[in-house]
Parts: sequence; C-alpha cells; structure tokens
Amino acid sequence: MRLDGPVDEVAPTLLGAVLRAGEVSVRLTEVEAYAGESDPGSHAFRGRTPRTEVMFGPPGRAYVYFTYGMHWCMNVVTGPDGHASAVLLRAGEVVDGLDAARHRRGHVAHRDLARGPARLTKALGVDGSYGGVDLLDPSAPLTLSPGERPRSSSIRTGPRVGVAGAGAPTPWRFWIDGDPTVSVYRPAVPRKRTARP
DNA sequence: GCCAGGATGTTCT
DNA sequence: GAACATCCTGGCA
Repeated sequence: MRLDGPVDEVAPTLLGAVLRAGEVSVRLTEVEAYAGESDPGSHAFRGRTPRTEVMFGPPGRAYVYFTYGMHWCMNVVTGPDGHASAVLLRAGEVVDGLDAARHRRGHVAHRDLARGPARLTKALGVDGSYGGVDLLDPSAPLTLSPGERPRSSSIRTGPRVGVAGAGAPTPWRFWIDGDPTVSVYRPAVPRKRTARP
C-alpha cells in the first residue's frame, strides 16, 4: 500500500485495511487526516519537537502519543517526505483475537471494542513503546496490511469542526457509511477550568 | 436514553 | 499554569 501521497488522498485508502498487534487484528472503519505543519490542529503545527519527531520521518511509521493523562492514540505517518502529515486511526472493528481484545477492554459490546481512538489502541495493546514502528515491515510487532477496500460510494467524509484554518488545508475525517463501529462525532468543547480548593 | 463532570500526566507557553 | 486529536460513570428523565 502506498502512503507517500497527499494525506487527504492517502487517508481514505486506509479504510478497510487491517492493523495487527500480536493476536489482535482490527479492520479500520474511521480515520482522520492531519496535514502537518500547516494544520493548526496537528501536533506538528508548532514545529519539530521530541514528541512529534516521528511525523517528520518517512511514511509508514507509527506515531503514538499519550493524552488526557490516561489514553494512547495512534497515527500512521504519511508522505510526501518533508511533510509531517499523519492519519489518526479513530475506530475499527476487531476481526481477530476477540478474546484478547475483550480481556483488555472488559465486558463491552463487540462494536465498542475499538470504537474510538483510545479504545482502538487499548484493544490492540498499543502504547508508547510502539512509537516509530515501521508498520509495513511484516516482522514488526505492529503491522498494517491492505484489506478489502470498501466501495468508494460507501465512504463518507466531513470537515473537522472546531478548527478554523482560513487558507490552510482542511483536515478531514473519513469513515465507512453505516458501519456500527464508527465513533460518534462530538465537536470539541472548551474545557472548564479545573477548580482547586 | 442523554448530559455533565472528573480522571490524570505530558507538552508547551 | 493551561490545554489536550478521550473515556467512563453517575444522575436524571
């Protein structure tokens, strides 16, 4: 699979692809594109930092980061080289290793096992130690391989709400229409201040 | 069912 | 010191 094109072209081709970590495999049903340095919503917007280093590297690597003090989220780094673009994996369907996934996620409905970016990494057992892994290397602990691509007519797309980027490339979400594992979209709300006594 | 609020730590200002 | 590419629980309908 080719990951070195423009991120908004590469992202929809990831739908239907299969991500495998150990015995658990997930079929991707929802992704979100981040355009890199020019995208105010991207971690790479403020330039190269130790955390975002991987995004500036070659395509096909995993960019894994920790957020909200308890969740891991995972991106696939895309090209072209020199652009820190990446695709956030937002949701998928567990298609193999159900027992292991359920063990990690507890007793939830099958459709909820990997519905959401942090749930997806938890179902797979992915954490920061997987950062920088070459997903296209078959012997890697975390791999991405082509799956059955959904019909193009069943792919839906929408602009991300909450990011005003006048003139900047717009980030997009892509999902498989009607798939029960697609995460429910909630616009980002400003967080209230955490009051301390 | 829906909504409000809290958890929790890394990163950057 | 505040924001953060989130998730879960508990209260109320």
